[in-house]
Amino acid sequence: MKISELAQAAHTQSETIRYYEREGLLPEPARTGSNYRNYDSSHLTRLAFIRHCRSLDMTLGEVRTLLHFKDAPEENCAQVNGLLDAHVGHVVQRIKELKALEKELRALRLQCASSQPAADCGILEGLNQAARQVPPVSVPGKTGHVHGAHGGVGS
Amino acid sequence: MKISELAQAAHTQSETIRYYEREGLLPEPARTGSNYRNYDSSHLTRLAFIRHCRSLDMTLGEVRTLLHFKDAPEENCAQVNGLLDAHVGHVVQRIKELKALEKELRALRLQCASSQPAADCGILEGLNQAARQVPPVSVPGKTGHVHGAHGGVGS
DNA sequence: TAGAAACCCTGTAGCGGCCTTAAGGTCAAG
DNA sequence: CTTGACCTTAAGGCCGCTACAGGGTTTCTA
Repeated sequence: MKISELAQAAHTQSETIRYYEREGLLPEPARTGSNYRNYDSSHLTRLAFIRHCRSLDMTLGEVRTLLHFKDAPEENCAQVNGLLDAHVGHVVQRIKELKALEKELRALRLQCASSQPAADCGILEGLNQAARQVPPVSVPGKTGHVHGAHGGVGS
Repeated sequence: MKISELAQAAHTQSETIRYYEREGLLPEPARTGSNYRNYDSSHLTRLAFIRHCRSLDMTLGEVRTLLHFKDAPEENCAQVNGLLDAHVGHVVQRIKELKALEKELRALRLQCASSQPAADCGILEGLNQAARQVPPVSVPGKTGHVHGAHGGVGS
């Protein structure tokens, strides 16, 4: 099958597939006489595995580790367990952060109910005040690897 | 004050400060005879505002919008309200996604309790199975702008 | 059978929000 | 007068793609 067929089967863009190949996550497929990539079902299996891991918000590094164990089934899988535990930890941590964030944002939002000159806007004022207690002000998502509020990876 | 002092006061790296200046978020400060940046308290105020917004996981684009209203206090602040509403929406959405994720990851984790050859690892097997139902498999965090599990911005 | 549209290829650059490095200038202390 | 801590600019790296440029191939249609 050619790349667009694989792309369709795995709900992935062709460019992403080529990217995974460059990154060594997908093996290089055979080529046709006209130098087109020619995939078989094993590629689809592997690509589906990768995409599923990505849908679980794992990094490509984590996926790489998992693929390694799939490629070396005789090795002990303890590291797989550890990886998953760590990943769950990241997700839980991120949820905590975002909940705190939501609370603060909602409180802020209540400070300006109406349209009015920005000079009187309770939100801007609230941000100003909060900023004045300068300390820690750490930006969320620093510890784990789970992203903040802005866009993950793409479907 | 010189850049390292401002950096310390605002718990920000000097490079980040220069970056904000390049991005037009912080005005260019005066320079000393030896071409060092020379900040005053207004820079600290503004930088603290930016960092606080960042700690609320806003993008620099969103921060830019808020700064615009601070700089033009006579304009109507309705857009500020809208921005905040949208941002809260992103955060809520992301929390939902991450909770679903956590559930799936925990279920997966239960499938391999012990150390054993990877060939028998229930986690890898589970990932395989799940990947076989190829469809949608959309990657989280696509709709909003709140990141996934992996690292936000840095404190 | 020709020509257009739709695919494929490689390579490069861009996104956000910094962080790091390199190569150099400046300044205070010993 | 040297050491080391700071400052400067410019460029490149990070992640996970995405998009584009500039070509070649294949397939559909007239």
